[in-house]
Amino acid sequence: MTTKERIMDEALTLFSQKGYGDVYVGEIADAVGIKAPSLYKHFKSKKDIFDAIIEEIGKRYEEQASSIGINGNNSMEDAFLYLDISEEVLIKIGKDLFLYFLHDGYMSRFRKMLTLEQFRNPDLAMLYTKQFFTDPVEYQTNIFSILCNMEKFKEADPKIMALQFYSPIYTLLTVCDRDPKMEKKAVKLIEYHIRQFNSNYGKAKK
Amino acid sequence: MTTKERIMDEALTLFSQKGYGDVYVGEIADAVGIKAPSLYKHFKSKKDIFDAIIEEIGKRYEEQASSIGINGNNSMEDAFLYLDISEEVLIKIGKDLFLYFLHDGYMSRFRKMLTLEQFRNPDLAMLYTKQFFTDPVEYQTNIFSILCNMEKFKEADPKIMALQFYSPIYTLLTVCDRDPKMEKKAVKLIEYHIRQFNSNYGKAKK
DNA sequence: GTCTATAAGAAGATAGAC
DNA sequence: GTCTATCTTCTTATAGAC
Repeated sequence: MTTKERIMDEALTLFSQKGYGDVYVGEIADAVGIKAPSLYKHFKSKKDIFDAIIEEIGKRYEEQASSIGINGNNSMEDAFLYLDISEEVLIKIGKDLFLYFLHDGYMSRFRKMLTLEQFRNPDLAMLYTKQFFTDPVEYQTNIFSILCNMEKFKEADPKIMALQFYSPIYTLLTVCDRDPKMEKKAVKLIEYHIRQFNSNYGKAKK
Repeated sequence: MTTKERIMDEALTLFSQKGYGDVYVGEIADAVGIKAPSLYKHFKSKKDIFDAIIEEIGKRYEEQASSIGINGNNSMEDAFLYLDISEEVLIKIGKDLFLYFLHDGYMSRFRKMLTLEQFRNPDLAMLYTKQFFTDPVEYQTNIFSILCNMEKFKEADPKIMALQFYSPIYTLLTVCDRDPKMEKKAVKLIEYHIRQFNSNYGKAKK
């Protein structure tokens, strides 16, 4: 990692813990192991560091999103993988999404940072909603839409199904962001939730 | 309202928008219509204002919680009100909870303030989870537990039912906190969600 | 590119008059 | 209880040596 990258990395960690306004450039420098004035050889201001992080993670998200099943880019293709969907596959999808959001270094810190900045910056608010609500729900809407058409699932509004599938996962994610010790309980609840979800909507037997 | 109360009120508004660290005592004073040093006749420090708000709202919550159906204090009694529960009653419960959380002046600002402070203060993190996850889910768990026993609802784990009932409401609440223009869409989604929820679990006809 | 020294300004809090 | 004036400390950022 270059010094510039290390600055962004440490700054992201600090911003995600305390929020932009409560992180001092000296703290970022300390974390990197240099003195504050040296930062200004890499970035022209504190705000510049913040903006660079937003841009960098935006890039990563667009690259990774489709592969993990978050946005709608290629859900039509993915759906074919789900044609022989079983309860266990559905549980895996839910758990994987939850654990990716919770543990991926960038996703986790980025989400927390956006959480702390969302009410001050409308652009960040929109970005948060896109990444952690609109995109996942849209993606899953497409999946359930296909599964309903294939008569693997009972007929129901796939958008509502996606909302019902995703919301407990998201809600438990915010709980675990506040209290990481809740992770095991959360994973269990997600499993039970999805078993019940499948029992409500799935036509296939267990 | 006394000056002390007005200070707390304006401070809560500012803290909920920008977070504690980015609100300056001068801003609070401006909002109240006095000069910064005058604040110190009412509170001994900026932190003291913050702590007073936490305590005050904690009091309000405990007073109001049971009446609006948030915590578990008297859900057993309330459940009898729901014995002749219909889809429309269920929708009303969901919408009312959503709109109370979203629009109640104290709830709304307090939730946003806790959102911005949750990662710095473990006590506030616990408080957030209690008020916006544990208490509502527990309350609804009791309700669904009774409705299942009364055979108004199909047999299923009432805790999972509560999670599934509440999570979309909570998720949409956080969306609307970021973008108040989403309220109408959110209310519609909640309505459809609950209709579907009732169709999944309810034994009674529409 | 990193450092030391330092400027320039902001912010929390106090002193003391009214 | 509110004000003006002020203190002290903190914070971002720059200057200039190495």
